[in-house]
Amino acid sequence: MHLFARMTERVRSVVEKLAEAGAFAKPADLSRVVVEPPRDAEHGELATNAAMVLAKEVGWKPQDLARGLATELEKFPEVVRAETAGPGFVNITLDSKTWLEELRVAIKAGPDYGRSDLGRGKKVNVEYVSANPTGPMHVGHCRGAVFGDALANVLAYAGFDVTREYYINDAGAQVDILARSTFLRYREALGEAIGPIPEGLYPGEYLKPVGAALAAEHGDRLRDLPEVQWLPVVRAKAIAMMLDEIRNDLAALNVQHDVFFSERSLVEGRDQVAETIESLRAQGYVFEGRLPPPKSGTIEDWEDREQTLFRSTAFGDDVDRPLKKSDGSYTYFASDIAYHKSKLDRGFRDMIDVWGADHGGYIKRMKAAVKALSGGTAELDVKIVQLVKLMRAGVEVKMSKRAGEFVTLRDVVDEVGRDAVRFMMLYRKNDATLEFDLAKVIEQSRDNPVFYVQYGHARGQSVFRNAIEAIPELPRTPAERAAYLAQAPLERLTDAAELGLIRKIASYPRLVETTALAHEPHRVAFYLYDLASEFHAQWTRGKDLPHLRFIIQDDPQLTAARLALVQGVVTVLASGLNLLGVEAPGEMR
RNA sequence: GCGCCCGUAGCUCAGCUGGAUAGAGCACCAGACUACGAAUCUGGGGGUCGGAGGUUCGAAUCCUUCCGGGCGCGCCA
Repeated sequence: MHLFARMTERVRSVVEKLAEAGAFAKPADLSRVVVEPPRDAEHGELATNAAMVLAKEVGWKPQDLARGLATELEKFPEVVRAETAGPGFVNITLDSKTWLEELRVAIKAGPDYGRSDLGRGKKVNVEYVSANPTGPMHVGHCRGAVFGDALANVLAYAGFDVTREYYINDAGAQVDILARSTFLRYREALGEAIGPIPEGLYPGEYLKPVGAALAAEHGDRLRDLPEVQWLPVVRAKAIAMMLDEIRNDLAALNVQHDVFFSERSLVEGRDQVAETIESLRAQGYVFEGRLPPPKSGTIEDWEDREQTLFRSTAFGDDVDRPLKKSDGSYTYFASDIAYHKSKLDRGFRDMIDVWGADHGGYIKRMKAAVKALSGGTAELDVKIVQLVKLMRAGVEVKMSKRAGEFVTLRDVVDEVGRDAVRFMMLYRKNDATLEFDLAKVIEQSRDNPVFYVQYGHARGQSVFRNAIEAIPELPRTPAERAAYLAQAPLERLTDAAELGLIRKIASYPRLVETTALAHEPHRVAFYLYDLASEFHAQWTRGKDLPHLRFIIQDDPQLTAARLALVQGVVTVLASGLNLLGVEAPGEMR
């Protein structure tokens, strides 16, 4: 349990103690009582909202309750001061020993500092990327990929049992188009002149290797077969090779999945889509009915007909949603319902889907489906990642799919590097649009947060390299060094900014938990920027004030204590960068 | 027309699920290198949190309603 959680327990126990002493009736719910770092450092080290949250229920004035709590809190040995302030805050100042001990905990825990059992091993399914296997990934895909991956990292670190999943849309009309496009490339590989690729097929050259592979494998045996016979063969080959491409692209971004789930597998063998629909029909959520015409201006071939509908209006959606097309085949939504049924069947009660901005209109119906399927026992959170505006030195990079001028994910990673892409994709809230400037992210300046944070880590490492002169016995390997520094006389750390850095370090475990609960990995990126900033500041202060330098040649004890602080900073920077999937370099080049 | 998202300093954005006097970076102005890498740091100016109502001890945050921008609106995925 981390410091803030421990203090929250303390405050809650004080409330219960006062209630037992007859001061007021015991409040029913203490979950809103929290201990947090105050937004403004002027207000002390820790603050609790307990008095304001509980005042109404216990029938006390917030300020009076705050005073009562403060008096009791000061009885704890680690609490130096508890003062009431403002509308009923209690500001708590802890014994410096408590903070120094937290630093020691961080150093000892090393790469595991901040790891939490918050999730208690609960299974969570995070579905992300799920790009159609019809071509290479383009830059628009990478935000969702990085977001989902980092979110999964944070959840796993916070104690959830995370499954990272990719849904392969290998069953719709698009993969048949892929197959026909590939068949042309196959004939081309056999020496035929195919001319320009017809409208409606995929013109990209990336299908040539697939055609060549088919030619090598099958010779000309497919060429004169009827389409119904060659199409499944060609389609399977094309999908497999496209997925290999996608996996390579994801690997270049350091994105991993545990499960690649095939849409087609839902209807091969037993028809799970039909089963799911019928089971929902038995519960009254599926029926045959008519829909009002769509409101999107003019639809030319609109026909009013009776069709199979899902009653999503029962769960707050605007209209009921069709499950079958006019040709009798399933809509994408129908497959997607069966797919989420599969997640339920595999034991997931927590699901997170990461979708692009253009799927926003789809959230209500999917949440409705999950409620219907689970009887309200499962939770689906859909995270929408907004568009990425690709820039180069302030000028937008225009992309035109029609002209084949889209920027592939691989192009971007090759140009600016995986770390820059990952960090910048996470340096915005997911639901805000993001400007990604190819020129800025390779700049080495404070304006480039990727560099700034990595530099902070590298700077810390450089201190250790330089410290060997002052402390010759300082171990060279990270683990041994950490063990050595955990024994340092931390009470020598007395400067206010040093203690500020320790408080920042100590807030990391709480950050991990709030980030996991909110499903907002960008918080880690901003935290790291802040931590790096405080560290850079302390570093530079040592220039004007030599007694504040980390390395004091004639005082190995003080140096060891300060190196322990640096070790704490470096530990958390490395841990946070690791959650984001970004390297923590030993030196910058 | 309807639904969802966004609107915070000149620009790009945070604001920890309702807390205290709204914060960073860039840009602008003024400073700090005989260095544990100045690839950095210190200080300053700059705000009716799109507008107006409401909810309450308390609102950038929640509700209503306008304004402006983005995405979407059977038989694409």
